Amino acid sequence: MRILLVEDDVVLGDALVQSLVNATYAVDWFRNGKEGMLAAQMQIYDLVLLDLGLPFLNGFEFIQRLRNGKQPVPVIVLTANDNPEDIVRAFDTGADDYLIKPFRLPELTARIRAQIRRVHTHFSSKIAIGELELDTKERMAFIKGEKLSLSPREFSLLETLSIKFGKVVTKDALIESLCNWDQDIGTNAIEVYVHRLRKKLADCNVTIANIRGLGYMMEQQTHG
Amino acid sequence: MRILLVEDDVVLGDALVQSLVNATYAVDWFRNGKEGMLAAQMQIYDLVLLDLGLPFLNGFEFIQRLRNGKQPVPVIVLTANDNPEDIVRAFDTGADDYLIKPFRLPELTARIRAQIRRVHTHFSSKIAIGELELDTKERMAFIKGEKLSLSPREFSLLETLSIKFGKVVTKDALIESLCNWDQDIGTNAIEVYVHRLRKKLADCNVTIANIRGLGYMMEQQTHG
DNA sequence: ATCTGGCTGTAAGTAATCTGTAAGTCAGCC
DNA sequence: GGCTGACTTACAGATTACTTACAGCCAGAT
Repeated sequence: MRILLVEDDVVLGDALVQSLVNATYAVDWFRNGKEGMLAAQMQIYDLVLLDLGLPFLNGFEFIQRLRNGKQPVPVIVLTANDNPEDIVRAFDTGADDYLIKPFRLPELTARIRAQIRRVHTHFSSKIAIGELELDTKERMAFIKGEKLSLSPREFSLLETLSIKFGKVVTKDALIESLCNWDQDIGTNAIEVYVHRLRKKLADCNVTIANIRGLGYMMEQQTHG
Repeated sequence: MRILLVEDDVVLGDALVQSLVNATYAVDWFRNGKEGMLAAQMQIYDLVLLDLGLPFLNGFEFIQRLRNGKQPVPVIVLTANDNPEDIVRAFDTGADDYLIKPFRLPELTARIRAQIRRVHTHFSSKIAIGELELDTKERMAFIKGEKLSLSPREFSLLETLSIKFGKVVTKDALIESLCNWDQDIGTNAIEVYVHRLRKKLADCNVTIANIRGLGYMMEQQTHG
């Protein structure tokens, strides 16, 4: 875990670095906003600890620039000023948390842990096969980044084939993955859907191959 | 945005519900941990406001169970107790923020905004999508800088869709983010509001796409 | 109290899309 | 050729979304 500390007070900064290193964080300490911003742009940090009253580039501007650069890194603001308006402003600018000096170290580390934990708890569910991309959570498909318009059934079928990429899936298996237990559709329905999918996958290096008598298999076309 | 409030103090609870509803949040209030946990397990809240000293199931246990259930919903802890150890313990159990009673309402709402924003976008209280701008704090919308006249419900819907820009939001999710527990509106109401919003967004490069069978998604029109 | 106007949700009709079947055609294989 | 399984097209019923009209409600004004 790497932390960017931007704090002009030498005494506090020194103490913080020592404590954080002690808590097994990697810390980069800068004494003004300009240098800190440069660092933030060069290096990916897991967290930013930011003093609001900085020389050259104040805390609010710092957060704003960071967010303008679409950096979602969590920011904890440190301030001697307990003016509620400052705090509200810091939050609205994009800060994630704040601490009023003087603060206790365990509280700081607890808040750092809370912030870092939060960032690391979200994950996506995307499948990429050649030029084809699936987002199974959003239930959307893309070819070379362009959105593909699919009906629910079409997506489900594509999803099943993608998950078993390179393996044969029988029609019966496809029927089961599409339908509820009580429903009963003919194998012809699958053939129809495969046909519809193939049309839509025409501009893409992914194809649905038929294995006669067995089922279907998704393949990636090696160019040539 | 839907908030779960777990607070046994009737006076404070009542005041909070009123203030939060006033700030256009949908609020469900429970007076003890058990009922609150039951509600939380339905998994539909954007935020939990939690009193630490609760009957039947105290605040720490509450958070722990919530996290054991893998619920990443942000939790703001309310406590009369400013014992730092309690605060640290709350953070370590999985709380995201805390407020010591008595607190100022603007600070609470600022922190709520910060938490909700963080989970959904990580960015500031102003959202810009193409020619559309939202100020979630002032609850105003602009197209190319010109103010858009929206009803509260319309704004809430637009906000939810904007925060989840590029992602599909189901009708049920939209209903839940708009309505209180006891209320119950049909999915058709959502369709009607989407229709109204689309009309008002006509002169703007932002559209609300329907994903049949799933829900709605906000998109930005790339001209051409 | 009464009126007014905006907001909210329902109802009902219309439009669009999806879905599975049927029926015909095609391709491979004996 | 004749058989089988796969491909293709067209279609009708079902599902889902869109649109419009309207009635109840509330807040503010008269």
